[in-house]
Amino acid sequence: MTDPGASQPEQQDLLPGLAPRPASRRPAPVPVTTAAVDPVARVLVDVALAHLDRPFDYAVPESMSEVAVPGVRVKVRFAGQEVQGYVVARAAVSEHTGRLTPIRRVVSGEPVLSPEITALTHVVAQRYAGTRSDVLRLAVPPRHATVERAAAWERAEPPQLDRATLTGAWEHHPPGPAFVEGLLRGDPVRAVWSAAPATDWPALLAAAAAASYAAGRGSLVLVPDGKDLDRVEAAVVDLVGAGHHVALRADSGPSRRYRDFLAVSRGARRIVLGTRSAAFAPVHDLGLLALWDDGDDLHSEPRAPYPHAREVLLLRAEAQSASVLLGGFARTVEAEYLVRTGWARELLPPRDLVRQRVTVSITGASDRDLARDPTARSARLPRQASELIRSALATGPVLVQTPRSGYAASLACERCRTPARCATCSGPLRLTGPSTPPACRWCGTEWLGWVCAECGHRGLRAPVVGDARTAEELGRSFPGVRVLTSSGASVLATVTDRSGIVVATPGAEPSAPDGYAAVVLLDTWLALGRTDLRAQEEAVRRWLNAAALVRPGGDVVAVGDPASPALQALVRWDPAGFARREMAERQSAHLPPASRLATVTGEPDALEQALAAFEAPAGAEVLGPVPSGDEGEVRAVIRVPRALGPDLSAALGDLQRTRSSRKLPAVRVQVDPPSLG
DNA sequence: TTAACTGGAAAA
DNA sequence: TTTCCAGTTAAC
Repeated sequence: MTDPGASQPEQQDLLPGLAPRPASRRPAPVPVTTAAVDPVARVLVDVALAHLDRPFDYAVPESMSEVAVPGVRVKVRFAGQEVQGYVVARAAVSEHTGRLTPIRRVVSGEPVLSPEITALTHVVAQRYAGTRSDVLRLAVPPRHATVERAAAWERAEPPQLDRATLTGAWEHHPPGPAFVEGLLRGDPVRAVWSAAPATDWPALLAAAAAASYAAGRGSLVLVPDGKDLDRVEAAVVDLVGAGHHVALRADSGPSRRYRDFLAVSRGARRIVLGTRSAAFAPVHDLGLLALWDDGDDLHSEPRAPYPHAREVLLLRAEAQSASVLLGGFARTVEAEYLVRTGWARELLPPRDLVRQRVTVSITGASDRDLARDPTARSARLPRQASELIRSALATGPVLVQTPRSGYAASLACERCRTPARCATCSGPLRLTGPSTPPACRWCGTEWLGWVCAECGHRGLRAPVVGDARTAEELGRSFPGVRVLTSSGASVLATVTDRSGIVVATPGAEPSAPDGYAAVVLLDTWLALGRTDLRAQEEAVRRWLNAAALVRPGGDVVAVGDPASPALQALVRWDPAGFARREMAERQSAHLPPASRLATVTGEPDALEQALAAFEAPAGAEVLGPVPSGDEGEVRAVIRVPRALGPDLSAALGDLQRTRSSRKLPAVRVQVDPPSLG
């Protein structure tokens, strides 16, 4: 066939009514000599469509044969367009029956996608019913050519490290020293670690990473945010010196980000620290995967397919027989599950050490107090708490944790502070104007004659909380004392021993060099009043994290209801017991981790159609659909017993592939949604 | 983005 | 029945 455009350009241009086409023609296809050895490249193309989520074969021109190795970025023509892709393998023959299109261009010889990460992106995509191209976007940073050309490192080798120092760091968390010995031998060991209050946890993470490093293995340590990352980085430098690690920061610019990535992917740095996106870092000779505070929702990736860093690490550990360390002051039900099934062992401080480190008490009204004095609970800062603050200030800074402002725009009973709920749908009540009756946020029902279901009181109050308001109140109560705040956009990383009162919202607590003289937890009832599935677990996690910042021997006071199981877990400092209790409750309610949940969200018609076509695994329950948070969208929840989790993921993956290939309107699938708000 | 394919209509 | 063309589909 001749190309009509090429053979008769003048004629075409002379046709009336046709715009003259530019003189430059598409060059006639130049026949390429394909590579003598392994002329086929399997390429993962960067295409978002679920049914195209597999490698496609391309011909390797002889001229590219040397550089088109697994892991390199290439440009290929796919369905007529030029798309980005990664070579994942070379082969002698192709399964494909048609002609193979040659690779257009090898972008660079840098193999940025290692075989381990290729495999990982596959299992993560499967697990979350997403596409590899989405996961690859999370795993490999954009290229920066200048950096790639200039970057060069000597491969760092572990210095001599003192075994006693490494195991000694763990002596308070038995059998921590044995765990570290395992790392030093290079054995795959797995632990769930519940840190004692006032533990210098970055130092322990550093010791674990260093032990793995000393065994010639790489380690990956993930923390929730940049503030924690700074602390762990400092601890690593302290222990092994500079030049052995990289800290992969979410806020690094493109060049810094790519440079740090290359230091890891080239194997020059094998202690890798980072936040959630570093879960995919191609650490060489991977020995240890560690994660701090796995309950923090910052570990949950907000971009599709929404993987959780903990699950990515667990999948990685399975594939590569690496060691695992899940640590925190609190314990998630997921971590508890790993202990329960024997997959991981517990590293726990002995009870007497905990008692020595911290004394937690609760102040606030018991039911008996309330019977005597119904206003007792409305005192925001009870006498016991303010006395503690006063006496502690003499010896050091005092941390006051207060719920985020805006956290409780809804109303509560004026007397007992039980959150006010709609009697029709249990939604939270709010005020929309100064003269309107309280109305339900969810269903809009107005409640003119509201009566508290708990105590029968008729008055409502808007709970006044928030760090600014708290700081103001404390400033009045303690004239002459410095009051700092750390929250939202202005988070303090550290404070000094002379900082006075430090008011912070959960997650924004600054660390104090020698710990806080006292920690006060305000408005604990608010966190417990939330409707979320994980409200209790999350509340306990936040309190433990704040309380853990106390100096050894310090006092913690929580203002709240002493009968609350969550506060009792705090008083006993028993994250493991609380996790066991939560797990039992979840089990009976068929909630994770005993069950595996997924949500499917979309336009009502699309969702209905999707659910009708969905081939659910036997034993699956489909709940809903109900209106979702997004305007006009609805959401269904699908639930299966945990053992059927992989079947559920596979079925949802099939659903997405089918819908994509039939060009049906998209529905969003989320496996293990972090919350069901 | 585009080559291959499909089906329906015009031409023979 | 063949040819042509526009719209659709798959995608190496």
